Amino acid sequence: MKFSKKSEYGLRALLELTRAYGSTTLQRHDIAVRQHIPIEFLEQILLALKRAGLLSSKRGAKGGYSLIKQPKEISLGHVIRILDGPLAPIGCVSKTSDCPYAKRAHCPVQQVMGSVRDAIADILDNYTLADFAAGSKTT
Amino acid sequence: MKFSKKSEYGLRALLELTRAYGSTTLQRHDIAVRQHIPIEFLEQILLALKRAGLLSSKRGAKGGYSLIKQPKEISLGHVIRILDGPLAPIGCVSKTSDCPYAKRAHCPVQQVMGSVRDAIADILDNYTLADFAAGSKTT
DNA sequence: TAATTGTTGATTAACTCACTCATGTTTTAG
DNA sequence: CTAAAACATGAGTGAGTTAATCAACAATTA
Repeated sequence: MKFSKKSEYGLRALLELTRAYGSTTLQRHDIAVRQHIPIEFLEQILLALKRAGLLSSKRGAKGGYSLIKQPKEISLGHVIRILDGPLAPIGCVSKTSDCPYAKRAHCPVQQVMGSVRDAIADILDNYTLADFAAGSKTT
Repeated sequence: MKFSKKSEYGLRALLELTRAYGSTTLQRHDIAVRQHIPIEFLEQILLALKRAGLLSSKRGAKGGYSLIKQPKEISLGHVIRILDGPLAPIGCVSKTSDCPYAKRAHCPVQQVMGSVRDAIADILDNYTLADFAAGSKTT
C-alpha cells in the first residue's frame, strides 16, 4: 500500500520549482542535488510533468525548468495521478474493473475501498503546491 | 498505490467466515470456491491469520477454519496490517525510516502523507468484520 | 563552434506479487 | 488399521513493476 518513488520524487521536484516560481528557472542538476534524486530518473519525471502541461523548459546553456501554472492551481492529487495513475487502492474500485463481485449491487470490498479512495482523494485534491511549499494547508 | 491481492483475498475469506460464525466451520476448499481464490494461496493467508490469533483450525476429515474472536472485535485495518504490513502510503511516514528529510522538523512530504495515512487508518480501524458482512458500517 | 542543456527511447538489475509445487502431519471414516 | 481427507510448511517460479541507467540526439547560447 504505497505511492511510488516516482511520485515522491515528482513532489519533491515540484517543491523546488514552487520555491523558484516567479523568480528563476531550475536545472535538473540543481533539483537532483537538492532533493537527492538520481538525475536520469528525475528527467523522466520532469518530462512527464511537462507533457502533462505543468512545466515549461528551455534548452541550451542557461536553460532549465519552470512551473507554467500557479502553485495554488496544482493539487498533489493531480500530480500523483499523472505519475502513478488512479488513486484506487484496489483493482475492483477502478472504472475498468472486471471483478465479478463489482457487478453485484453490494460488494463489501468495493464499498469500503471506495470510501478509502474518496478519503485519499479528498486530501490530495484539496492540497496544492502552494500549501505544500508553505509546509501546511492554509486555504 | 494499491492494497495487495493477499489483503483482498483475506478480507473475502473472513467475510465467509463471519457469515459462518457461531454456526459452522468452513473448509479452505469451500472458501476458495465461493470467493474464487486459488486454494494454495488462500492457505497461506489463512495460516497467517491463524498465527495472528484470528482463526482456529481443525485438521482431518470434517475439519476446517473458524473465527476465534467476535466479528465486531476485528477491524479491517487489523487484518490488512497482518497481511500487508503498515498502512503508511510512502516510506518516509513509517517508523523505521531513514529518509534524510524526515529528520527535519517540517518535511512537507511527510506531513501530507502522514495525514493520508491517518485518514486511511481512521476508516479501516473503525470498520469491523461485522460491519463488513452487513454490507455497511452500522456502529 | 564548442560547451551546455534538454529530449527521447531502449535497456536493465533488482524486487515484489501472486501463485504453484512438493512434502509432511494429523484426524476421521469405513 | 488403513486410506482418504484435510490442514501445515517451506521452497520455488514466472510475470510484471520499479527504479534507474545508457546511448544517442537536438537545440541553444557564450
